[in-house]
Amino acid sequence: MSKQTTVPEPLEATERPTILDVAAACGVSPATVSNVLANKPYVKEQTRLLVQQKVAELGYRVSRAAQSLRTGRSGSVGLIIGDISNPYVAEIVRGVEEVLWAKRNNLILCNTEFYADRKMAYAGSLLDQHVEGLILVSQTFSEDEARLLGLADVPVVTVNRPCEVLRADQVGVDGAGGIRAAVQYLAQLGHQRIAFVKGAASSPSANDRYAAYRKAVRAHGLVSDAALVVQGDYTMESGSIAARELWTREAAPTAIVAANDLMAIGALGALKEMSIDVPRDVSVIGFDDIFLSNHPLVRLTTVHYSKRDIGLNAARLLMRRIEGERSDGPRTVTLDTSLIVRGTTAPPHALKGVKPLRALKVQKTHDADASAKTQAQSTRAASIARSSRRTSQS
Amino acid sequence: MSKQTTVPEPLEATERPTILDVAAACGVSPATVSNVLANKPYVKEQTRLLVQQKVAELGYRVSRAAQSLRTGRSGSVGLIIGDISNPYVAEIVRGVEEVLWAKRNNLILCNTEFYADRKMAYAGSLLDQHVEGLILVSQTFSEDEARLLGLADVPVVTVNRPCEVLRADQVGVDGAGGIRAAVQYLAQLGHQRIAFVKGAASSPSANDRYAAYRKAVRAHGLVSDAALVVQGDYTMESGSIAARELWTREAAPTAIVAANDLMAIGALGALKEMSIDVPRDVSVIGFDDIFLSNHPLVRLTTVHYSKRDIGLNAARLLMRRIEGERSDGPRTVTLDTSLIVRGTTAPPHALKGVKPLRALKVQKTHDADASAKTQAQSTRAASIARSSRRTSQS
DNA sequence: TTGTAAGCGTTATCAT
DNA sequence: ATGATAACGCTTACAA
Repeated sequence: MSKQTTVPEPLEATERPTILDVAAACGVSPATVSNVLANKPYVKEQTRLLVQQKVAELGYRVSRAAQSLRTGRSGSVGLIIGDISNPYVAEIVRGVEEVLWAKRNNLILCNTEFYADRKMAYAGSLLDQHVEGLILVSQTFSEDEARLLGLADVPVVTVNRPCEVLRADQVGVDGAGGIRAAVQYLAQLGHQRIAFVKGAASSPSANDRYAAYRKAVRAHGLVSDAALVVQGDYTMESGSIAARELWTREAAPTAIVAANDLMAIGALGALKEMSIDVPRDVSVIGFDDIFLSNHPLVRLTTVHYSKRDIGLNAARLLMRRIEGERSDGPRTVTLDTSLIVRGTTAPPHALKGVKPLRALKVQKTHDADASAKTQAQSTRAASIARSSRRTSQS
Repeated sequence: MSKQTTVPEPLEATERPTILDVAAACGVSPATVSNVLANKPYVKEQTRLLVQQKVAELGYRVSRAAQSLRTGRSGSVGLIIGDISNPYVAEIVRGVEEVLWAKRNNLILCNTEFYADRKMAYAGSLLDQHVEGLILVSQTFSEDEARLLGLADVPVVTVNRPCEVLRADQVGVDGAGGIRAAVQYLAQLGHQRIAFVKGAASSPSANDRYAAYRKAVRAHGLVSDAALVVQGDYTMESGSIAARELWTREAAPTAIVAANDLMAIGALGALKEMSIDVPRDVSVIGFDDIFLSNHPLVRLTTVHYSKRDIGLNAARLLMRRIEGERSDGPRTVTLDTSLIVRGTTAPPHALKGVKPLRALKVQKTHDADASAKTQAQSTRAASIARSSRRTSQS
């Protein structure tokens, strides 16, 4: 607990040496220094050593600006996202960062708050910087936007949303499959009245999931009733409102499927406040398996997939394009999902006797197929990932 | 649901025009184009218009690399963090991004996973890029590291951790005050045996908070017992283990203060699994007020402060340095905390009759003092923030 | 108000 | 195996 009393001397701020300074110090040409730095094989060992020593001695650092200007490559990738503080997104960012780091590329983070003008401004700035590629999370470019930016020659990968204009590669999650599994599981438990809380109206993924719900309800011969469907917007708040709304209507559901965990958890909160017991009175299933859902206090049954893998795949797809891969069309990676059964699901009240089927895993995870494996480039990141996915090519 | 059948034409990929192309197209010199782009006041209106039109027409974009090389300024800031997927950190990042966006600076995100070598590699790369400044979250540079990098002339701001070597500005939260308030509140409720779950051993903030706990226990004449203290590491898991550990010991506590919410919530989970009722059998208080803590299923009493404000302040401090502000010493911004009483605290079992004091807010938020207000630069960001803080100057 | 020209620090080409 | 030189695209004195 003793306090440091001597103020440490601030480090000296000195002029930054250039490659010419290093060359001069070594008595060689700048080209040679450059060759050493670039690990060119034909440099004499002795020269290499000398240069390396002087580099360290002088504290020389390349100027990326000059390097970039000369080579036309920036070594940076832009990541445009709507809301970085969404924990779901943070995981994706982490995955992206992981593979960029492996390739020593920089990640320029652009948080748009979902404003189109901010998205455009950022995209423009990224283009100014000659970013090697762009990853868009839950966002796209319209044709006009793409034209305005003139971003025809920069590879783009989108997450959770297509971008036909740019023929961008795309990674997403099999939302329909996940919802299907959720409904199927509830049907097997004996539920007939299964409600659905829709995601944000503007989101394609929300539509996919809703369509899958409808289809599954029909397939299993369950109650199909407009009063069982309520519009949410992917926020916890909206899930809470949705649950209250449902108990306002004629006949309450015996189960709720929400288009994401946040809404499911919001619903859980509202149900608790209404003293409706989960899973005794009603079962709840979410989608995403966010961190929170696994907590002992929550234990939400949900559709799981790896957020990190989404980031990993998006970045890998992008790196492949950056590294010059050509293909006839955009690639699409769709991550599989699996249903994780936790504590918020049980047979409906009336059927108390039926056994709960706890062990069931509807859509099981399987390994990447051979083609995906062959195509994967980033070995470091690949060895860390345990991504399960299907790769298709249009 | 009809599928789009016509594949849209991919946009044409064209050579990127330079400022010379624009100049030629306009019949003016490149200098003039540059002047227009830089909004120099003395350009003839007609010329300005012409140039702007041609710029749009050709889809010209400046080359940041060239610009950077020429001016020596990159317009980017590096953010070095340990774990982006930590929701607590994501909020900070959002705050930082907010003010950088306002100043049209880029944010280069570096996720170190808390590896020193990764931190160093990233810092080096950032320096290569001539970043205008660095923000370190929960990390520092040792003297050796700073020397090795030669980062004497780049402004650095640290979050949650000092960096004496570089005389870096610093922003943090008043951990001691928060813990003091928590213990005081519990004492007022009548608790005598208050346990403490420590944060990561290597973290200075963990030490601060523990010291504050000890001091407060003494000040209020509460039970001071080594058996009431258990080491955690800021993870939820460790909080869960800590709770179990506590109920392994001779006499259980009637309250637990954890050095962060994650551990408090982990403890909540373990307590639930042990069928120990909160707050009837034991009260729990956390620190951070993360998103999760406010959920109806959790309702954790906790020490609150604005994560976003931390980011906002860090970025503002940095921008001030970048804009050339000199001062005798490093600045420190310490955010105040407030105790948020929710559902996990109550008088100890024995004292059931005592009224719960729900309304008490121990450390109330007060407005920024005059000096802080005057010093604040970023008006846009400032208007958004409702940060309460103290600014000191050493 | 506009044009000329130098130079920022690299790397790539071509000689040697 | 190394060196000389040009060029990358821009900004900024300074000249006109």
